[in-house]
Amino acid sequence: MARTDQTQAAVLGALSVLPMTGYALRQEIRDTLGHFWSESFGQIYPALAELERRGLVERRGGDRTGSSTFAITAAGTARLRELLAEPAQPAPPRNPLLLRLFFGRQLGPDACRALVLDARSRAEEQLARMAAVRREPADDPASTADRPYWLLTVSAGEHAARAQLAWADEALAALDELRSDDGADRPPSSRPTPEEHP
Amino acid sequence: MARTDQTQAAVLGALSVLPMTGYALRQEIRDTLGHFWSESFGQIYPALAELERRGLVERRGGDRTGSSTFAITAAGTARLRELLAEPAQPAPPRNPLLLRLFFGRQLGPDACRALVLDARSRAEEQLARMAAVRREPADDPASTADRPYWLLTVSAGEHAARAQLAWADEALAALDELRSDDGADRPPSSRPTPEEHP
DNA sequence: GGGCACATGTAAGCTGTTACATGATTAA
DNA sequence: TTAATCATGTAACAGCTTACATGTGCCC
Repeated sequence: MARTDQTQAAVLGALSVLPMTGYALRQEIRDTLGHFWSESFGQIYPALAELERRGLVERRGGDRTGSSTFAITAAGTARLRELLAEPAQPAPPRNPLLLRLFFGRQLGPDACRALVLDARSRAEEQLARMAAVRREPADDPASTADRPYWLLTVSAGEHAARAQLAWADEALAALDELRSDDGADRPPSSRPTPEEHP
Repeated sequence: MARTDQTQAAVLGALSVLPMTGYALRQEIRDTLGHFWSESFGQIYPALAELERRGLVERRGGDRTGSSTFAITAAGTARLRELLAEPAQPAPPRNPLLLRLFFGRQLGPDACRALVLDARSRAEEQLARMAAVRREPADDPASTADRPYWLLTVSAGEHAARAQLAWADEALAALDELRSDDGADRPPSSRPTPEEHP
């Protein structure tokens, strides 16, 4: 699946649950898919225009009043299934936290601790968000059929967050060891002084 | 930290461990940072040229023989610390697997199972890779000081992979339930037929 | 009437990937 | 001598973010 198609899949998918405006689409993607997906604002309207041009979504409501809702067509549903069936190739990873820790010797144990603590609290927030999603009642009848699948992604978020918490605690302990090792032979406030390659 | 700077941080960081050629840099980033970082080929040489222009790395060896090794300078080390100290803002998430599962009703439980099984085996591979890294002896004396930090990233990879495994097993069980629920009122080979919004 | 949320778009610019182009060295 | 690996780059393009521009409807 080419990269452009992913945006289309997300848009078609959201519209397959419920027709809505582009604006609502943006919020839905941010709020509901937010923990595993993101679309920037500037992508959604061009994607909608392209999908409309291809007859995969339909615009309804005032053309000049400004607000119009988009609905998926039968062709759009077919296309969505096609897109989802394509292999899910994971994006090349880029984890700025782990990059910093990998070269953590340059930062020293204390700065690394701060980074890990920050990541830990983000994981706790995510866990809280996931719990909130679980508490949300399945009030919308259109979404009850989708809900079991949604819960799979919630569960993924929970497992990932709990793993992050467990790792963070382990890492903090390891960094404490490093700090006391270093502290033995030089003043506690001093910078680490790794050797150069001049 | 702007996006461009991240590439520079990765390059400077790698050179802070050991001077090497651009080609070796690429391999080092792929093989050693691979489980949490990636740089595409076309980024490394421009980044090196820019770093050289700014005096943060030094080119040594034949200018015309083709091969030359790059080494970090004192200014480069200072710059690296600066870059690493900047806040690590996590990239907006884009998980194609979870996108597919979220709209999994369109695919049906069986196709979803296949996706999860695929992710599961990838997690097992990652776990094996992490184990292999742990077994690698710290032969290079230049890297022994860095090793404790490296192991933090390995541990992160292990926690994430184990979480993925646990989640996958849970998800597979949930999908089995869905399959038998669906199977009760229609032939097993039939497609799911969600209602449209025409 | 002023501010805020809703709503739809456009354009510039940066980042990053891929493919291409070139040549040296080394092993079969 | 032919193929593979090492080595250094460039150029075109795709993708995405950000900021801008514009207007409506509603509530205080």
